[in-house]
Amino acid sequence: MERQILHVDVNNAFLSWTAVEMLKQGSKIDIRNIPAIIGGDESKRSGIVLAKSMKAKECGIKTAETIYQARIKCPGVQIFPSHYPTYKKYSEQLYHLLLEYTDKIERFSIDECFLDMTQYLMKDTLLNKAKEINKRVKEELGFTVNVGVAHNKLLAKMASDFTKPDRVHTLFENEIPTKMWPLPISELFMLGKKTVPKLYNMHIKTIKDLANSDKKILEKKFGKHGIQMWEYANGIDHAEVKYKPEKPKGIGNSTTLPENITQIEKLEEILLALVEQSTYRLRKYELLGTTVSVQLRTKDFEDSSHQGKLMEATANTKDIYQKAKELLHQMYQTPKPIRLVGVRIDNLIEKEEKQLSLFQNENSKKQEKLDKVIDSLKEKYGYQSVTRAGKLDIGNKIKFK
DNA sequence: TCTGGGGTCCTAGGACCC
DNA sequence: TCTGGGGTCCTAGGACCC
Repeated sequence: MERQILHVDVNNAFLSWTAVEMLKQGSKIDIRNIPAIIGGDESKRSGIVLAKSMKAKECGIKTAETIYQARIKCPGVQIFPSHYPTYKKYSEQLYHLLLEYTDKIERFSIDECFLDMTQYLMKDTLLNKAKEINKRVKEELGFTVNVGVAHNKLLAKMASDFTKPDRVHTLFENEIPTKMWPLPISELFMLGKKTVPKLYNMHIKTIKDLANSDKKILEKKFGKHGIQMWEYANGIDHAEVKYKPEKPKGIGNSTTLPENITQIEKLEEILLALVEQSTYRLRKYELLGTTVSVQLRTKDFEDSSHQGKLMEATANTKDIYQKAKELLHQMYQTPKPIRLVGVRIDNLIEKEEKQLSLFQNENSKKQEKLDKVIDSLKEKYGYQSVTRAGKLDIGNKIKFK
């Protein structure tokens, strides 16, 4: 049976949501109508553009470029800080409105959802539902969305990306040659800045070129990715709408340091703060991890990582920090200026799984109790209240979510 | 280059085993 | 020793997404 899929994409999400929030608080200006961006904090060396208004886009400002560059392109551009709780709030509002149409919703990111409408179309057409969603979100929530209408996720996502803002586009199989094939390959989902130049060298410039090229040759050159890009170019995608929230496969935190660090003692302090954040989230999910990895980025943007396995799965701050510290020392033999430190925990299992199969030793039980107490303090008084890295100057400058 | 942070998935190469 | 072949697991790094 043919599937009926919608992709709902909030237009300039972070900026629109900030605009709606400001208006609600009595602001006289709507930042959607002026050259404006949402940006990181330049003093913390995270000054990149996270979202832009249409007027800012007209100046040539692009997402992910530096605020410095944005200012050169558009000297009068207004810059607003990002505020995750606000985005979360509006994302929830959108999700709840969409739930009135189907419970088969995949939250692809904070501002994008896929809806599987296959079983929910009695009399109405998919297109009419899309138009209704588009209208209702604007009227009831105060921001606009693009809605892509298609028979699979890839085509729905491509459709929602066509022209913006506040539009509904269809991309059915018979429309592929006219609506999708003329586009440059850079527009195809999953083709990024590394692959596009390689395809250009093969004289593949449009999605049509890619669709008509030899699948075998693509496979030889790009492996699995080659097959996938050929299928996408031909509008083939069998992926399901994953509407059941999945537990994460890995949890990590990283931070760009306000200034480069060369002293390993200071790197250890940062690492501990990051481990605390990550294990706190791990425990909230009731997950345990076995693989710990540490990531470093030098001042010259050279990335490196090291990983190692723990004897048994855990979410204890102490055990994971111990491993992380060991890895840090392994990879930091000769001092060099470090710009970013990160930690990740992978190979996650359910806490219950381990409790059923093994009994814990006394020491790890004690650690677990300690972490529990700290976690409950964090819940009560906020994250910053109990951070062991707070002692150092540099530690105070790291931002916590 | 004044270049974020959180993810997922894939791959190449090495170790090890039979 | 003119040194197999396949499978699995692990690690480091890379590509991509929002």
